[in-house]
Amino acid sequence: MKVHELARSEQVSAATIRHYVRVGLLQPRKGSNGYHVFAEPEQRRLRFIRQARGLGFTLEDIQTILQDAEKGQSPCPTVRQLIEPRLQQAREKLEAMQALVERMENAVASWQEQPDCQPCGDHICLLIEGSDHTEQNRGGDASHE
Amino acid sequence: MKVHELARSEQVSAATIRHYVRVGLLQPRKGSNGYHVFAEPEQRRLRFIRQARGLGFTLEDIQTILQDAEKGQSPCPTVRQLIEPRLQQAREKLEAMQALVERMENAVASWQEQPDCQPCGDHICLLIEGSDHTEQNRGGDASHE
DNA sequence: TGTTGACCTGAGAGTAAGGCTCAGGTTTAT
DNA sequence: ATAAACCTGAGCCTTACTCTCAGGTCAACA
Repeated sequence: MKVHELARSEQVSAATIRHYVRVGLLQPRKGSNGYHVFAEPEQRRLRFIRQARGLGFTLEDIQTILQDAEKGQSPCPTVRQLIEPRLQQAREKLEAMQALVERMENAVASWQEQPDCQPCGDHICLLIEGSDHTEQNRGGDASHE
Repeated sequence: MKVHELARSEQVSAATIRHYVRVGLLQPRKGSNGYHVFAEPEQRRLRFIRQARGLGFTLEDIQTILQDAEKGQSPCPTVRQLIEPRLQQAREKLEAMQALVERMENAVASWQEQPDCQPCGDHICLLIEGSDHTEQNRGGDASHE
């Protein structure tokens, strides 16, 4: 199998495969013409990498896991260890994204009733500077919002 | 005001301010000693940048917005235009993060009952390869999962 | 006056996970 | 024979910073 064939069979871009080769995650043999040759072990490896990425592991994590397995050790303890901080980070990022989307939606909503501001030297853009668009600032006594 | 003073007064790192100077978002005067001098307009500008960042605008967006304002135009139309794709992207990222956290939590939960796998050549790590950890795969008729 | 420590500068590289582009080589089909 | 389609390694691009570097400045203290 060549790069594009593997790419198609595993639904990833050829660029991604080249990237994995570059960083050492995949180590295909090389044919006499210099082309990479991907056989079944490499294909399984790629599938594994994609599954691990889908669970939030970084390429470096995956490198570590694969190295465990290559040394004949069970990679499971490493896997159980590594996922904890990743999950923690993912939760934090999720919360940050929730807060961001909320701020943005609040902003867009409140902007519907605000006219465009004119330059005056006191502000740059009142839409942005106008309020902080947090939750608390929008549950108030507004009666016609 | 020098970099660290501005940094403290606006709760950002000095490195961030230097970065904004580097990319042209802030253009402080320079004293005879070569040091940057931040006066009130620059301070307001920084505050604006931070507020805009908090609403999900990229530094490039902010550059555009500030340039509008400098040309004496109202930046509001640009602001209304730019936030749409940003909001769209933020929602997509949010959904991706929700799905990711869910997959990760499902995985961690199911791993509690799974023993560490031993290397056998058929798999790299059964924890990761074992199932796809999606929602559908976990509401089924499994009685001892 | 010398020196220390805290600050300043621009420039360059690093981060994550690829994407894109380049010049040059290979293979396949017409 | 030649053109299309593929291959290679290498290097730069993305985001919004962060870190490090070498060298310059400044205030205080001995």
